[in-house]
Amino acid sequence: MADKRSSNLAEKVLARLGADIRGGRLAPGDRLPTEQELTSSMGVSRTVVREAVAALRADGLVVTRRGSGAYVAENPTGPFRIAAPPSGSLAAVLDVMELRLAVEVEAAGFAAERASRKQVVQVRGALRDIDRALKSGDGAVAEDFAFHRAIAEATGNAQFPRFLAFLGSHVIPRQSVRLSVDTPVERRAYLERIQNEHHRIVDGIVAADPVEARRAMRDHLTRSLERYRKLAEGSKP
Amino acid sequence: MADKRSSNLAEKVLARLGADIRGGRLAPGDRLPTEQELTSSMGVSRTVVREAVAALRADGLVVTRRGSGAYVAENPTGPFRIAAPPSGSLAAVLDVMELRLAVEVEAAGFAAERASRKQVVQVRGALRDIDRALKSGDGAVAEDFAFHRAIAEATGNAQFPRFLAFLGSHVIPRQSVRLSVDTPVERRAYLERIQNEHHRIVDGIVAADPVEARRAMRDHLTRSLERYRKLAEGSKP
DNA sequence: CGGCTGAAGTTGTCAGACAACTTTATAAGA
DNA sequence: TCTTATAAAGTTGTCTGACAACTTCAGCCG
Repeated sequence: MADKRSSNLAEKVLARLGADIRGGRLAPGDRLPTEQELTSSMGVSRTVVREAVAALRADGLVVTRRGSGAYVAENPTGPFRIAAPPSGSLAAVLDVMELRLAVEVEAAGFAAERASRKQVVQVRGALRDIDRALKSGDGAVAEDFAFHRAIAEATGNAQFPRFLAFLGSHVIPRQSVRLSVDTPVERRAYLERIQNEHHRIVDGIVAADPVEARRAMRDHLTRSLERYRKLAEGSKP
Repeated sequence: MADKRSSNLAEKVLARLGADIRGGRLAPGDRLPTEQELTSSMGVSRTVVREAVAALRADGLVVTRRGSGAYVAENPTGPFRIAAPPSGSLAAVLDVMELRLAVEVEAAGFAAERASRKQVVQVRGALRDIDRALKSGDGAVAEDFAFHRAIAEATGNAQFPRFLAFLGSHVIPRQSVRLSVDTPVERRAYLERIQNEHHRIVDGIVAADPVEARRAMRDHLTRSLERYRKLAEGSKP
């Protein structure tokens, strides 16, 4: 329960206060103990206490008012984090990929429903960029990512590209692994099939057909997911 | 660009370093300037610098190694945040609700695909809890939330309930507003229709029919979204 | 060439002090 | 008595100096 592992006293104080807040012992609006009280009750210096409070403030869990005190935020819900890779690696990545699938499928649907002309142009341009990169030889992971982002932006809802960028940074590093295991000829066929799926997604968006756009995106990402799942099973049965 | 508004010197340093990292001027793995360098270059005390670095560490942007220095994290993507309500209130909430819709629709699908027997029992139990709460008179917002969470947990993917809980804390406060504007009789009809939608979702999950589960969930949330959208337009045209 | 030692550099922690601001208590005035 | 001004105490923000713990690297010794 008490997670006070070794180095960094500030983390101990941080863990303690964070637990008090999340556990409800400190309700929203409540005032935290003063820095002096914390220094004496936890046996640390004021520097340590202040660093812990600074971290809490960075997470939006508390707000401080000079001359008055530090108070628990009205909505003490920390930001959304995803555990670092070394946790449950393979299975964890699959979980994140499923979350990404959910958001991208609906993004394709919203894009088909209400993308502006300019946004559609952007999506088509991104698709052409992939085509070009493929013809010029090497993989197009950057272009692929830009394509998906263009669709997210075509929803007109800024949260979609924002969240996708966030998820991408937690998934991308390993999807490059997958490509390198295939033989050159298999890889070529794989990339072409992927691109066909991309075209189908764009067709759905251009036709303003949300059902088709969603289905195409779901097929696209499900296939990617299945491939990764197979790879995960193969390395740990 | 330079966002160094008044109080809190630590925030100035924080903004500066954060911008340097996100802007690429400090690449992953790079070592940050030493605390001494920062104190002299920014004209602040070491206390301030340390608080700023503590905040960066809390966000996972840097890691510090005692005796060596502070380094930019390999994946310097901060956590996912959602701006506080007072920003673009109405439209912003709609954006978040759409994100929630995306995740919940797919969650219903995954739940239908692979929910364990125990998880299905939980979902049905949550549905019954809403029924009971409705019969006993007053609204069932807590039970409604528990129902949606049960579905998210039935996916077997912990990220779904986690992310939903995160989003919920940013949307919930205002959906209670909507209920209070209706007249008692309208409210009754509204709640019953909602509950019918809930039943349809559960039917899809129990029948292990992902397509139907998704469609039911999408209809359910789209209706809620449309209602809110109308309310938003009515108060600002 | 390899390993050891020591010095320099850096972060972690402590202590004390003052400034800036808020809150509360006190006193003065109407 | 109530209101207002003033003073006092309390709290966070910032600065300064110091030492401990650890890392890194150069130089020395074998």
